[in-house]
Amino acid sequence: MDMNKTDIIDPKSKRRRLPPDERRQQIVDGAVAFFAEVGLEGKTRHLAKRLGITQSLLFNYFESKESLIEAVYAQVYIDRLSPDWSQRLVDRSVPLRDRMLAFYTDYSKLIFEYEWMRIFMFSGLAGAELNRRYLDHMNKMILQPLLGEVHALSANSKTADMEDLWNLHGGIVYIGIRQHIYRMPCPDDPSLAIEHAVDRFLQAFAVEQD
Amino acid sequence: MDMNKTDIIDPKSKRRRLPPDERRQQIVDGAVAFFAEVGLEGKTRHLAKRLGITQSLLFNYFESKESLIEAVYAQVYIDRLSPDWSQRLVDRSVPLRDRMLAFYTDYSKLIFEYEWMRIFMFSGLAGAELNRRYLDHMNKMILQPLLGEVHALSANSKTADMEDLWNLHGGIVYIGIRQHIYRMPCPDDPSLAIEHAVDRFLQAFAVEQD
DNA sequence: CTATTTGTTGATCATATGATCAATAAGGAT
DNA sequence: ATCCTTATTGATCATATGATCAACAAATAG
Repeated sequence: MDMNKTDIIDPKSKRRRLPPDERRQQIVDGAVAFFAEVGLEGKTRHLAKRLGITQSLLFNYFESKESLIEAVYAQVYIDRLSPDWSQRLVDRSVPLRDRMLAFYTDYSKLIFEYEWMRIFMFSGLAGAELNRRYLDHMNKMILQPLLGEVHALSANSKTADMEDLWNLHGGIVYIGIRQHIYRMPCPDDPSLAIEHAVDRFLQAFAVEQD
Repeated sequence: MDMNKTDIIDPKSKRRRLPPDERRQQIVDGAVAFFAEVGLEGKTRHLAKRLGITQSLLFNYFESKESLIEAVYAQVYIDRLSPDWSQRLVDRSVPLRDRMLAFYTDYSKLIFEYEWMRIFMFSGLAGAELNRRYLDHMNKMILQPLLGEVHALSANSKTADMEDLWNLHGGIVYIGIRQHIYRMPCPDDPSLAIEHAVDRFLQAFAVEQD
């Protein structure tokens, strides 16, 4: 087996000099994992040690700790909301139950990630505007259209309001909270619990036409 | 109007020398509000300034910041779970719906407090055992008995499991999370939303006998 | 009024923190 | 092999942090 010199990574040697883009990405990745674990008040020296670099190097790629955290937000939250979710939710050629299950299957895969859930909670507690922007977006792009779809199938006198939808949503989100914030034992696969929650909701408010 | 010298409280003067018990309680109260707002990594000097005392005085009443936080936990969480909740939940002389509404009305009044909710989340993220102990207790004393009651009224083939109960529970708790963690607009009175959530749950799983 | 007790302060310590910058050395070009 | 660019480091700064303790002063007793 022939190995190129550059293939050999000696952990003891100071393996330095990465291409800037690569190093920057390595830092962001490490920062996501680090801040998710210890919180946004985690110290730059600890992050640097975990990355195997010096603390001062961090400030070569980010002008402040705050801007590093911005990069973390960007990595974890920006452009991870599928733009076609709102469209697929209102596609009445598909049964509403299927649409809702498809959405929450996708969405829960995203938000039940350790990093997503914990950084979202840390930043929420810190009062970052990120969270309210994100949830406003959710409200406008997901829950509002969804409410319209539920109303379109309402048979009984009982009619769902936004608070009922937040209740459905919160019950599902809470699975991730139990798992990643409180570290409680949770079902390996949450899809069954999600399915039941959606069915209970639809049983109360909507009746499929066919 | 004759005023005793001791009745006059001059805010500018260093009004010192409180009875130890009183001072200690003042510090704990201030610490609860302070840590709920800024998190458990809030600095002792800031807390002291807010209380109008010196930072060193804190360490006269608590041997470390950690022990002060323990006192905060004690103040907010210990002995605030009514011991008769589990009993009243299994009192079958009362309709299950009424029992559940009574419980969640009481319980939500507790956990929807700003301090309760935020400190619980901060400590959960910090990995404090407080949270898991608390939720284990909730599971054993509330949700498990409640599951038994639901089963006793199960008519259909569908039978609730613990995950369904956590879903109900989480959907309700999430109201407080939206309000105090994400600072979103929420209904002034959550009792209606709670009522609907409980009714949806019971509609799916339990039929009252009478 | 004086003395005693003790709740409270201000100065201080050792360490930790975000940030800066000149000096260094890795890796490609010549 | 030698030079040159620049990614990386190590020393350093100013400030902040939890914690300690001798000195101070407010309330009470004699």
